[in-house]
Amino acid sequence: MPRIQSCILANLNHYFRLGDDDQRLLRDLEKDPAQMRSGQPLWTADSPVDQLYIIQSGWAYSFRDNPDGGRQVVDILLPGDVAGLRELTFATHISEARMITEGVVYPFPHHRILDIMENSTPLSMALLAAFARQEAILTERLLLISQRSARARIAHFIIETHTRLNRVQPTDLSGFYLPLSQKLLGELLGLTSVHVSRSLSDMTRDGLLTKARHHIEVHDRDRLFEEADFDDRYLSSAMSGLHARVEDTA
Amino acid sequence: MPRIQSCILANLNHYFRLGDDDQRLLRDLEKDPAQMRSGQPLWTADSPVDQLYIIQSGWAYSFRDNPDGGRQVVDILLPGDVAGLRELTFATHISEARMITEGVVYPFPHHRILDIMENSTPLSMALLAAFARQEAILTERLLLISQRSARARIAHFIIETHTRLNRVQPTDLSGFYLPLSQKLLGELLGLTSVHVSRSLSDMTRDGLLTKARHHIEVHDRDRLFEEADFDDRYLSSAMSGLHARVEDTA
DNA sequence: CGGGCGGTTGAAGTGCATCAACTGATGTGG
DNA sequence: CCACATCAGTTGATGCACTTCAACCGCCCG
Repeated sequence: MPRIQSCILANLNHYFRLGDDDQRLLRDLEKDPAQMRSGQPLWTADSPVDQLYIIQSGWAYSFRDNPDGGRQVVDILLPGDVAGLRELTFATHISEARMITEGVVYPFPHHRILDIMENSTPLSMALLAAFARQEAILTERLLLISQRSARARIAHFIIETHTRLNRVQPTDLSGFYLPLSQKLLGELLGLTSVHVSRSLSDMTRDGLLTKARHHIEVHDRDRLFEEADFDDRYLSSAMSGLHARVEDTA
Repeated sequence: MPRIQSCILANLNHYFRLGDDDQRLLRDLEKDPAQMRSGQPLWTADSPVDQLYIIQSGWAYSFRDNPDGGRQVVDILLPGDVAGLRELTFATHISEARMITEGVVYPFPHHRILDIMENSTPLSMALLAAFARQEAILTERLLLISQRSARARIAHFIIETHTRLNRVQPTDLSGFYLPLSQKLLGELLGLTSVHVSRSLSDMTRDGLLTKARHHIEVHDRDRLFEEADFDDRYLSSAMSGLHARVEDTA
């Protein structure tokens, strides 16, 4: 059993057996903590891509600007997430990332990834898994935005976010911290803030939930799941046979 | 310079210096060709995840079913693409994948990925790059579906697909093979086939293009790019400093 | 030659956007 | 600690891009 619970692995419900070298590699990633203020950028568009960021605490988001003034929020980053993976292979960023709340992040340069891939198969697999997880979340949202109603998108997002939070720290669905403005929610879910407001009002009137500034309360868990048509398989990372193999060879 | 041009690397505009071991690993992936018929599934929903597939020739797509009867096409897979990456870490597939045309694919079991990650850093980086590329395409489509008009989505898709094809085999934008039904296009772009038909008619009337059953002709390249607001950076994979490092250590 | 799929076209409906005015919170400097 | 500016959210009126339903055509293929 691993003694260290790395941030990279914290949000994968799955642990690899780590040798001393693996653990040293992990510690190297986390030796440069940066205290971030709310709203502070992690990176900006067109800046060179040279670092990744482990979110230690706080919420962040990444987004893309649209020539006609709109923005598309691409991911909501929670503690334990790795930020910057998507653009790992780009020369310059095409998105921007900012903190939503204050928090602590561990930036580390790309070449550490090479260290990992050269020296630790288990950590490399964890990296792949983090990648896959992030893409799964994105795919789910694509389906959501493309095909489901505003209410369903909102319901789904609430459950997804609660599930992700709950994996890192126990979180009660019936009432938890959700520091997103309706504008941000809209930019994430492909809606205007006006329509987010209307939808939330409707859902409140129907007794599903109440949303205050930075707090949400879910009153009817079952109906929320039903409206969201939520299936949590996309958040799992079973690694099928790969995990067994990694442990065998460790 | 590498002597072998692997399918994995074919669609990355970027080559790593490969040792003999790397090349052997690559050949191992391609030793099991499967001739596929049009419409034949690569995998189906709920089946166990145990293989990846290199598309050697032909077109394929993956999609997810929606409880209310709709489908969301998640990716269009072209020669040189690796299919199955997204669900690498799942126990069972939540999507389905099928051939669009007939073609040849190289299926290979997951444990070969471990072989790669244990034995070849350059190939591991290529795998990461393939992952990143796929996610970039997905992100771009999310932005598209979420914020742009039907015409813009169609225009963008045509240019994107041409760009991807052109990277594998020279393809003339002014007329090329595009074996997608309007229904499939709609399921990919979040539109009904009816609206795809209307939009294509409009664009034809405006002298932008003509689309026949399995063939497309672009008549006004500049205006198509303009309508699509196309920026090809998301299809690049520069690998910034990583590439240099990989070559240094190879 | 018949059946089915891919595509076209029309009429009517709708979920969300847009524009706009307003309220209440938040935060800031005097 | 209040005055004021700003931002987050609410609500209403109106518009429109896309959907839905439906009929129809033409092509391909058995």
